[in-house]
Amino acid sequence: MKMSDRKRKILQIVVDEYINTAVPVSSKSIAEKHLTDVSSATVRNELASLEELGYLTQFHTSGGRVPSPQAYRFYIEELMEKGDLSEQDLDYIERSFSGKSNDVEHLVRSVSKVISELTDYTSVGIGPHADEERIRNIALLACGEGRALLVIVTGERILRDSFIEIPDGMTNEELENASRVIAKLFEGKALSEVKDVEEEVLSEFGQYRQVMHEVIDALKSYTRPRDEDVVLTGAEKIFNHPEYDDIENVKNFLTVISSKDKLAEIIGDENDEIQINVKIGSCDDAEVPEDCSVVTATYSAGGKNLGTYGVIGPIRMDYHKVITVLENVGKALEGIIGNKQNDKNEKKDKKDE
Amino acid sequence: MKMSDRKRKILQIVVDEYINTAVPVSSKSIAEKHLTDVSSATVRNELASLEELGYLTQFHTSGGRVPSPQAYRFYIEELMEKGDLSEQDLDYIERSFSGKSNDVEHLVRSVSKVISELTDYTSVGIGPHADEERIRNIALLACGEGRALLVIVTGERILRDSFIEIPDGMTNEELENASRVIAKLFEGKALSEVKDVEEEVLSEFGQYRQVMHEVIDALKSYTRPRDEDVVLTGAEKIFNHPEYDDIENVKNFLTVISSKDKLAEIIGDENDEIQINVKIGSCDDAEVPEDCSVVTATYSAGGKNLGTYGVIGPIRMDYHKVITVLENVGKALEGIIGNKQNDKNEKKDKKDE
DNA sequence: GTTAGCACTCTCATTCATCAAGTGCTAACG
DNA sequence: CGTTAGCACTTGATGAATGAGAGTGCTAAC
Repeated sequence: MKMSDRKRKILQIVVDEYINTAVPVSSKSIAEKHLTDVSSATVRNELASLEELGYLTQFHTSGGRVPSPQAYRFYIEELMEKGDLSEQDLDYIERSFSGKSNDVEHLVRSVSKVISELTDYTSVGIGPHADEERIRNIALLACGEGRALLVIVTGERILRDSFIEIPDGMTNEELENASRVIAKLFEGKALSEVKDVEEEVLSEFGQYRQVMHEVIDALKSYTRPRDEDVVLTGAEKIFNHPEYDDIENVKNFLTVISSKDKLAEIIGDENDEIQINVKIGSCDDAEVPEDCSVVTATYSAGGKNLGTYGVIGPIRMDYHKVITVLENVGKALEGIIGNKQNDKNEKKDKKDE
Repeated sequence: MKMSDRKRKILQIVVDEYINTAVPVSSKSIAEKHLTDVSSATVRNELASLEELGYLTQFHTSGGRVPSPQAYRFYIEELMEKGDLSEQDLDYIERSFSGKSNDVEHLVRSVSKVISELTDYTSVGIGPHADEERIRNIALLACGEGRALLVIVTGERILRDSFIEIPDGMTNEELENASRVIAKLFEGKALSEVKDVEEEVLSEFGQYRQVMHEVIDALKSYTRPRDEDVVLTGAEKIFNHPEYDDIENVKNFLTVISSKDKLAEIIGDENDEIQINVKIGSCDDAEVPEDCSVVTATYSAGGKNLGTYGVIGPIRMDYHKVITVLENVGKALEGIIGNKQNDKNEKKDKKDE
């Protein structure tokens, strides 16, 4: 059965209406409010047909219709009316990123916060994978008996750090030397390349082989995302949506978002080629819990990855708003990070003259 | 009216029973299960009297009695039966801390996790205040155009970090020099002392006054606790307790724990002299939400503060279990940290010989 | 001081009737 | 053949009535 224009129109009305009101929509309301040229009986026929096509379901015979996941997908791809954010929202984005925030952790937090505030959904963010970042500087700093702090700075203004046990009797000078040697060895390398040079590097080190071993282990550990990299904002926002008047749903939701691991899986597992990605529970992705939708975007600016962000919420989600917010945040980030880089390049150019 | 022994006994039974079952307890059940030598009518008289004294309340006339906040407090201070954790739980604590974990952030996380797992309540932890920690090492590391990473290592194996803008044209060598000078200036100082020497230090710096200014600002900022310092574990645990079958309570709870600021206030605001602190909502502390109890402990080992940890949950909380867990975690930490320090001192002593 | 007995109160689950909403179907219409 | 009016049917939601069960408070007797 083909999808007539009228069917499309009606489907769009149903989805729009349901997203706005959370109430199953009836043939009568459609005929009265949106399709005044036909009767409710006609609409009823169309609805029955859309139901047969798998786009609509009803909880019970006298309860109006509700979009199926398939309908949401179709809606997002073909039906949704485009339209930008309000001036107010755009302003808010602008103001939020114009400020200081000079390292990735803060950036991740503020991006996540902005998304949550504007969409009114719970937002998740995960910073950029460190895998492909190149090491800019690396140092071992003395910090009391038997221990040194390993600091790694990468091109992406990311830094990670951890403690390394050092042998007794290693002096501060020796440590500084080791630090310098290590810096030389790894500068310019991507974290993902560390394992390739592992053998080679270790063989060069006699005396402090053990220290080197720890350094390499630490470096390798940074290629895996850690709990701390996943930020969650606005968990309480779910109570603004009536599906979470039901305790079971809240329980489900809270259990999922309590595990940073699970969140990372849900968020992180997206296709790089698609800028904005929508996963609808029980339909697109096993990780996403039933009754939940997850919309994510992976940002980059100046060719650099800035992490993946998104919202998690009920399937009846305001996809238009969410997607528009994600798009605009992306643009804003690109603008800001882009400009900063340009500034820098200009300065550099000036210097080079 | 004085509190007879029998009243105490009955009150203890009511609180114990209610904590275990979450069901208001009746005179009949007390007489049958615990006080077989008297009749329910006698118990009833005692209950009425305890109610008059403010220890018990009832939701409705035929609903049995429930302890008041005042009763819980009395229970904790005088009635609660002492008794240690099971072998199994002690083992779990042992195993959890015997491992690697070599910096504060990991420690905070694992302590919080252990507490949440063993008590079955949501746990909050906040790392030690940096105020009084002495700076061990401080360094500025180059990391791309116009920016340097400020790394601070304190005696408490804590480290904090942030980025500093540096002037154009400052070379790596200059940076290393500045780094060394700064390290000399601040080594051994407590973070809380930084503001005292601010003027003096700034006046010594001509050329790189601006850099120094940023360094000092950063140092000062570490005396305030940051969102990242507050960790939350086991939020989903509340669903194991029937008071959170009610959506309103969940909403309340989730809203509170979503704000790290609020959490920090609730947790952090305790009296240093008391090792274990119990706050019962709407009775002890304005910060603690109505219907919630918060039990916290501030740990230290070898004279050093290790942070404040606790659980947040319903007023009908298993105080005995919670307090015992907190005590044992404290002991375990003291044991481990203490030993490590001893090891080190021994090594040092040997070297000195 | 303790107890048995009983009336009283309140909750909870069940039943029943009613109402409103919305559909599906059928028959009629243009 | 698409559209429509009309109507029977289904279902959930609401509220009143009811009875059972639990627990208390009070009184009078021990």
